[in-house]
Amino acid sequence: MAVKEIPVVRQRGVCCGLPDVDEGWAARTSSLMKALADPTRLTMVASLWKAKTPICICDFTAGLSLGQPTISHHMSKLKDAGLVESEKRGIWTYYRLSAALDGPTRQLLTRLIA
Amino acid sequence: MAVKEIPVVRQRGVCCGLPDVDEGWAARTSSLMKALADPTRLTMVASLWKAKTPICICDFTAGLSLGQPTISHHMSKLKDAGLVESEKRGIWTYYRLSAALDGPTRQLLTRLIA
DNA sequence: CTAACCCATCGACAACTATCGATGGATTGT
DNA sequence: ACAATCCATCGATAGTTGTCGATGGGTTAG
Repeated sequence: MAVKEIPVVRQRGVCCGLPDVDEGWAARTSSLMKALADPTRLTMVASLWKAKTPICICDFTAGLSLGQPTISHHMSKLKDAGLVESEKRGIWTYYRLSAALDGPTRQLLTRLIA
Repeated sequence: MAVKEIPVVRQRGVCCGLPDVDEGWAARTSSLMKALADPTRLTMVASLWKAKTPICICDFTAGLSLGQPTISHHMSKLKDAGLVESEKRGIWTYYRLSAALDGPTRQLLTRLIA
């Protein structure tokens, strides 16, 4: 992690190149970050991560101090991001971390939550 | 990572508890995610990460197709999040990844970028 | 000194987001 | 059949955010 020195002199009006950063990677990754960029959603993901068992959305509605539509809305975003999946059981809807989470994402969550 | 089964039956109107998730952690972590939840900022961080050397902001202005105020604005956000720090050299301002990045954040970036 | 360049900040605007209340479909206990 | 419960969706609203153009301060080459 040794940081190199700043280039000595430079010419005014002339700019250097940047390291290549894949545009697709930036788009995909920022989408994932967006999904996690909210305390409520982070709490949901962490709960599911820790519980290791599906959780009824009514438990989130009861546990987090937010209205039911808001909870549902946040869960939808996590679902759209592919982070969670749902299953209906009678009148209850259970959510769990998506089984198809790819390795990098899983490792990311490990670093994030553990 | 074995996922347990869904609890058998539950009583209507009764909700269970959630795993404990620290509120401070959620707030801090979601702030970090917010800082990274934009393709431009992610590209900036990845560039600095890969370059291992400070980069003049004029190079970002030239390399990313956005106006100079916008580039400056994004860099400010990264600075506010504690991810980068700056140094002035003549008329140029150089940015680098913050030297004081804590371990978890550094590992997170490793997972994210590498 | 003057002109050219770099860059942070300000004000404005459009786009997005988090939240809520209301509604209605689905399921189930009585 | 009826009432109660769960939950997704809709519409509305306030707040946040990404982007731009304009401005002005700082620095340096000529």
